[in-house]
Amino acid sequence: MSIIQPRTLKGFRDQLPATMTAREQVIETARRVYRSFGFTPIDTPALEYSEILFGKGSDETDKQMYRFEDNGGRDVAMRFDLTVPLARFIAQHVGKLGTPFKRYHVGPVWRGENTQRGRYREFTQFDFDTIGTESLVADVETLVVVHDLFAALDISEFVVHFNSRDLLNGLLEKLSLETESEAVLRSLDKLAKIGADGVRSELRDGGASDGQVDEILALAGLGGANDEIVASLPAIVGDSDTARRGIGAITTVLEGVRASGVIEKRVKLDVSIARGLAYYTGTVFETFLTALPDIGSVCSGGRYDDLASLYTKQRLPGIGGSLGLDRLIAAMEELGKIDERAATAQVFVPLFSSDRVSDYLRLSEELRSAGLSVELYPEGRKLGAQMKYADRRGHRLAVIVGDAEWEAGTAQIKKLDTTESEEVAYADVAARCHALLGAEA
RNA sequence: GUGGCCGUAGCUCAGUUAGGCAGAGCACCUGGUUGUGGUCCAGGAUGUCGCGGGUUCAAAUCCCGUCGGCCACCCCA
Repeated sequence: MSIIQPRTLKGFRDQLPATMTAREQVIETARRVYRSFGFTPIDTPALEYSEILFGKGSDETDKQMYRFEDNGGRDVAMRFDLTVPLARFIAQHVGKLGTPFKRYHVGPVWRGENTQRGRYREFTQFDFDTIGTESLVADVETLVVVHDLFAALDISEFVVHFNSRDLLNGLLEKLSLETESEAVLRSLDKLAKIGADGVRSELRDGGASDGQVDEILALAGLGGANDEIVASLPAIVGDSDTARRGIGAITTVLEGVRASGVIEKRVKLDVSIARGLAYYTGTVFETFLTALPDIGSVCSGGRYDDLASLYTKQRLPGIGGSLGLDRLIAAMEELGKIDERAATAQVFVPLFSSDRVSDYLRLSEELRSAGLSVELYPEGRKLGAQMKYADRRGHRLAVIVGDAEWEAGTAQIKKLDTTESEEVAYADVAARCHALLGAEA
């Protein structure tokens, strides 16, 4: 009989303890931050009717969608993000929930695209969104959430780049290029990569005049402090309603972010941030890690005021963000922020003598009842080998009880990061472990 | 989806140009006397060379296919 080769699909991965532990910690931190703003948890199915998802993201997401016929002949698809299912969810349940509605949602999503570092076919997003208000306070809060999130994750160097789609739309109106917005966005997006001249020739090939190109590049080339950029905007984007709305939104968001006490350099107005999924309407943002710019955005989002209108007549504008868990973990791995040792229990109990198994089981459970995490070695191997195991695993304390200690009613507590050990009364073990762990931390 | 590079021990890789017994470092296991890890010393085990086929007396090496990874385009978390 031949064995089946164990393997995983392209873009689908197993998670080992080290990364899974980091993943759980990131999720825990994000959950705490989201909750601190009043977001509440929801969940939705991985599979939806295709009509719910199809045509909602972009041509690209349509192409990448995992879509098939289920056993009952239904045309179904796996979600490619958590925002479109949210729009369906809110249209279906808004009566019960009321607005504004703030929710967070963590789960896997699927896109059948080509893989690369930090880019998988199955990946996890951790979203937060505010539905049912057009108030720019929600836009401000969204950016502040992102800021607090990365601060809480202890990732010191990050910048949230934000923009309003209305800026570029306003300019395009002024230039009568509204119909070319997709193509212009695409070229602009490459500015950093191919330079102003590259963008110029692309736009020219697309039929834009030199004058039009000059104005587009003038907007895209804006740099410097946030306030300087804002000051030069009116002259470039014109004073159409759209342009004025964009400038107004940006001004309000910047003021709000500042009022929230967020450091200026963490939130950067970046007029080249304009892409993202087709459903975005106003504010858009992407978050980059300064140390790893080419891993791409680790947290993006924006305002989508018309998305729910596909499923309901009720007006349900929304704004939110999406934390890319897999990308973030990949970045943390590269930055050496994954602690392999975090995966083990604090206390190690060697199984000193095999004929006292029950005693060790009881000891371990007593320590757990006292709030410690405890790993009991399952075999009565020689003590040296057991200690070596504990050392490799990174337990912080070993509670060693041999025949002599059992008889004396004592236990030895050994700190594994040094070689110090101390003898304590059996009854005091848990308390002493807590004290030692607390002192170290 | 298109194009390029890559896949050898648990890990990082050498060996592929020019076919000729599958290697190194780290990790692992045992020992350095009876109950104590990280250092040191001695010894040891380890491979469907991603998978399938072809060429050849002989394939890790050459050819074809396939799966997976990385990079670029594209797109994005």
